[in-house]
Amino acid sequence: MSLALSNKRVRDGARTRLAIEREALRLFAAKGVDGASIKDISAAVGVVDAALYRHFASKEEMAQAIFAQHYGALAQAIREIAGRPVPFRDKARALVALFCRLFDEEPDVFAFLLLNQHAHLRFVPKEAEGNAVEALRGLMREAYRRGEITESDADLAAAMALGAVVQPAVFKLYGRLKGPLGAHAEALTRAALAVLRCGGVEEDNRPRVRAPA
Amino acid sequence: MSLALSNKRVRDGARTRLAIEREALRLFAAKGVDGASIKDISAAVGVVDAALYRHFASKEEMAQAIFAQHYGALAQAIREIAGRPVPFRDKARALVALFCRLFDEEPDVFAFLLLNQHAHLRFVPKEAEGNAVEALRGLMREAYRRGEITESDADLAAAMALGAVVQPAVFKLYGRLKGPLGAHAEALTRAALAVLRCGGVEEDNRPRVRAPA
DNA sequence: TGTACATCAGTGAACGCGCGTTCACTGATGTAC
DNA sequence: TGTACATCAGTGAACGCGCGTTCACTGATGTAC
Repeated sequence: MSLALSNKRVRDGARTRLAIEREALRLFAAKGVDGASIKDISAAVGVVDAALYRHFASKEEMAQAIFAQHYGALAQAIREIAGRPVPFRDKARALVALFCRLFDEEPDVFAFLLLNQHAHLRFVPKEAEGNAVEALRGLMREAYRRGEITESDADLAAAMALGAVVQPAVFKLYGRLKGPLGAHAEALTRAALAVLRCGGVEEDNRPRVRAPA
Repeated sequence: MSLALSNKRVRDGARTRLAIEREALRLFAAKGVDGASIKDISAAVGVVDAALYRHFASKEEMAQAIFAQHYGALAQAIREIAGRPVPFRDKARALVALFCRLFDEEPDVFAFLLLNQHAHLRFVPKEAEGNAVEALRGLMREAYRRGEITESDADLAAAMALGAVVQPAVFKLYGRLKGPLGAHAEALTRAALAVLRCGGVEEDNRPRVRAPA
């Protein structure tokens, strides 16, 4: 009967693959790649475990594909912002906004990228293409060259600014901070700029006089 | 023969336990708790796998004991600094120095605590006793109350400052930063204070005037 | 000092379990003529 | 439009492996008398 076809679309390969990617991401984020088994994932999708191998060659390949997909998208978004013809301060604000949006709208993606960065990052090219951290570092170097920030060590600068923004997200992930991360976007931007010693930040951009003796 | 006793001290329980803790820490830091097997650890120690159960009830208990030991020591060191009768800025400098020393002298301890904070932190009390992050947070709140820092949200402040210091260490762990972390102690302290909007930091501690219209 | 016994810290073999993966299979869907 | 065949996406059973853990055992060390 054709009715069965309309209320239950069976054997739609593309749809199944998307479901696998979605459930695997969720479980990997919650329990880690090692902690989430092939059986966990297939059960969440609603197929038998062996069916996953119709879509991925191995569990490792699956994790890597999902990582590359989201990490690549993030890197591209960062590079898009980095390429804008605006002052560094505006780029920083946009980056923080991007980051908050990612976190608030797709916490699983964030958690997965965060937890698995070390396991998978050796497979992504060190060059700026596709590498989010490298893109950030390039941004810092450029800003320093233009005199927009004062922190001279680009690697150190990238690490400190990144940490000031990422760590609050980690705290939120573990219930230490309330509300959406976006609610703190201003404070985070201010912190990142302060770390980089980017002049003219917020209300602090007033001229100074020598301290009286 | 008594000679055998002198050049190979066998069956010294306390010594074996220390060796287990040392090798387990090293392997847990390098491969993660899941990634390092009981066989890996026992082989590194030089005993058979079953011998580990003479010293720990289970692998999980072993990981937890090692975590608690080092995390507790860190928390106590933080509380000692927090209790000093000095300005916040000096405490911050001491904390960064403590952190750099830990990282440079015992990278395994740092990596292990960092990687396993989420897995084990739910077993440590939320109160400041023994909880390093909670101790940091209390320190922030106190500094804000005294007007030493301007960032009002203690949780957010702790997260941002912690991140600005920890992330460079993570970068160093993965080869992104060269030299000892202690070489960056000044920059890290400056960053942490800047994030917290702690007045009187470095060359920025000059009085301000209103911007001209 | 010598003897009897308890305890400690190791061994080696075995266990059950869950894991990722393979395989022959089935039946639905797509394609060529 | 109907038929023949290839491909795709699923099933269910089985696999080998490494894992944490248990157990009976052994022999060295510590203790009581």
